[in-house]
Amino acid sequence: MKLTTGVILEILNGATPEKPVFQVINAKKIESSNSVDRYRLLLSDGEYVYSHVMLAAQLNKVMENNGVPNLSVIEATRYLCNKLQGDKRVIILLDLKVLALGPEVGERLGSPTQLNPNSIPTAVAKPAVDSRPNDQKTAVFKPQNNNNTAMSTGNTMGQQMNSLGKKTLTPTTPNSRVHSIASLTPYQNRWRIRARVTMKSSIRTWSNSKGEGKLFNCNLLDDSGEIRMTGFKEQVDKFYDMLELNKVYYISRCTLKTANKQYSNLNNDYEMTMNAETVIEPCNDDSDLPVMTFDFVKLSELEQCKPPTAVDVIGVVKVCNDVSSVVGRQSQKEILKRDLQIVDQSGLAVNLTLWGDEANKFDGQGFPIVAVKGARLSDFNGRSLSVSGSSQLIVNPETKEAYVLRGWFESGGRNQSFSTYQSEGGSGGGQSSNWKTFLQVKSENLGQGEKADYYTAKGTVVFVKKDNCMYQACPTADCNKKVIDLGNGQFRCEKCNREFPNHKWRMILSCNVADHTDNQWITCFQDSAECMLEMKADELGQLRETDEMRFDQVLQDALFKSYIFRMRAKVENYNDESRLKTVCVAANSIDWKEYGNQLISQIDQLGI
DNA sequence: CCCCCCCC
Repeated sequence: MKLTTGVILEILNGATPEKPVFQVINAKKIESSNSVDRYRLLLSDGEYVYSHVMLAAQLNKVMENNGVPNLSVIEATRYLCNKLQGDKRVIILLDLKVLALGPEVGERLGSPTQLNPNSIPTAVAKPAVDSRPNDQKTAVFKPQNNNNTAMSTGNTMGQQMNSLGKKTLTPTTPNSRVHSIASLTPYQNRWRIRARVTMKSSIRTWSNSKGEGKLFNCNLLDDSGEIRMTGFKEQVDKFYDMLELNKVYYISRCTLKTANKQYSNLNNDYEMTMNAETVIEPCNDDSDLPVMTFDFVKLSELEQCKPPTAVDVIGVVKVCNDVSSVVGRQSQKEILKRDLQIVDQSGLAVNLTLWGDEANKFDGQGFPIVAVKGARLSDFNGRSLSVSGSSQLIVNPETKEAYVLRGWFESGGRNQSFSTYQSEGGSGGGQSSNWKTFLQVKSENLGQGEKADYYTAKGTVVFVKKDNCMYQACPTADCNKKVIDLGNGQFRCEKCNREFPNHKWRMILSCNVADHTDNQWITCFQDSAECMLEMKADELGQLRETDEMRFDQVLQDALFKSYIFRMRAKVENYNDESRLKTVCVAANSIDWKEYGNQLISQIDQLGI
């Protein structure tokens, strides 16, 4: 971990080397009564320690989360140096990447001496570091191998650094005041906002009875709120390439309309559409605007999220499947899709589906990291994620989370085994597992609703009813109707209206199962009954007729065994009497590791 | 002006 020795002096003398590496010796919060708090850093380059260093307010969150503890080695991905009155110079860090956390570094690197801000040597220690032309310089801040754009910003870099200290104001109409997004309504027409693009969709085309065309949309954010903006046809050509994720623009003259909440998850009653009059200009001074923030949910915590919902996730793409195509159920259109399996430090692997163009273009080589803002969580296979229209996918983001994740993956994470949600609780069947104790089943009045309630419970068989636990059924494959023994070797099925020389055995096993809270009478049909009795119904039927002692023993042996039960509970009414009828849909032997994880997540859920 | 998150 090498510091860029001597770089502080270079910067203070007007040089603009890219991505200098510093060590943060100390950070101090400067409280402000009339503005936002700011952090002041003591920064070392190994040669000098400089104290006039400020952090852009947008990075406050990182500091508050202790993301840059003392002694951390950082790379300044964006910075500038301003001259103040009296020729004082202050370095402002706009964006940084933590290369090593303080505790890992553990010591001051090099033997830097304090630089007196009032007498900065003019001599630059080293020759100019970067002799490349400017047009190359600006390009460096694009993230590596990523055509989806990155969350590390940086457009303004070139311009800002080339105009150190002489900050340009608005590119045009400098005197027209900037409105806040929250103040926009359809009832005003002279406005201008300054906002950051926090989501940018790909270009989509449509074709319906009203016509066809192309469009895209993006989300805009300022410190008052957010709004969705859509561009059609000509505006796609005019503005799509210009608008970049995470960058800031002055925007005016769009058409405001009431947002259809059905299609938008943004907190704004309105949305806007670009029109022929729309003006959009880049804004180079963006350090004061909020940036896209993520509220990452660990993959193991998806268990506690109730689908369907939107979550922010980040993970390493462990498996990247080929693109395939499916036909949309209602649109009847062919849609491309690609399934990824992402993993994180929580030891879970979850499916993440990409759609359309994004699926097509995705390059899964080299275990990329993906961050998704607003991924759609469904309960398919326990838990599944999908990059929906309102999600933003970012490949190989330059954030601390990604850095830590990469470190974990490369240092062994890639070789560990991961749990998945799919096999959880056995059957699943598109349902989330909905773990309950038998006491909860009663206290939460499961099965009282219109539809049956499904739940999962661990229980122990404490009683099995022997009487009427099996019956002779129609031998036709799909008919399980009870047959009438005609006493002449023939069995009659009323449903099939036929007589058969044989029958099959079907089970309806009534059991009482208990957990540590309560017990529950349940009905087990063929599959679950065979599972619990560890014998096929036909064999058991034979036994019942030929060896009742052994038959009894089979039922006896079923007792005091524990299973993960999948239940369907529904209150049934007959003769003015209502009672909860519980059918065991599946009885699965317990995978103790998985059950242990389940208990851990339940404990986590208690929040203690 | 569109998208209703697609499929298993």
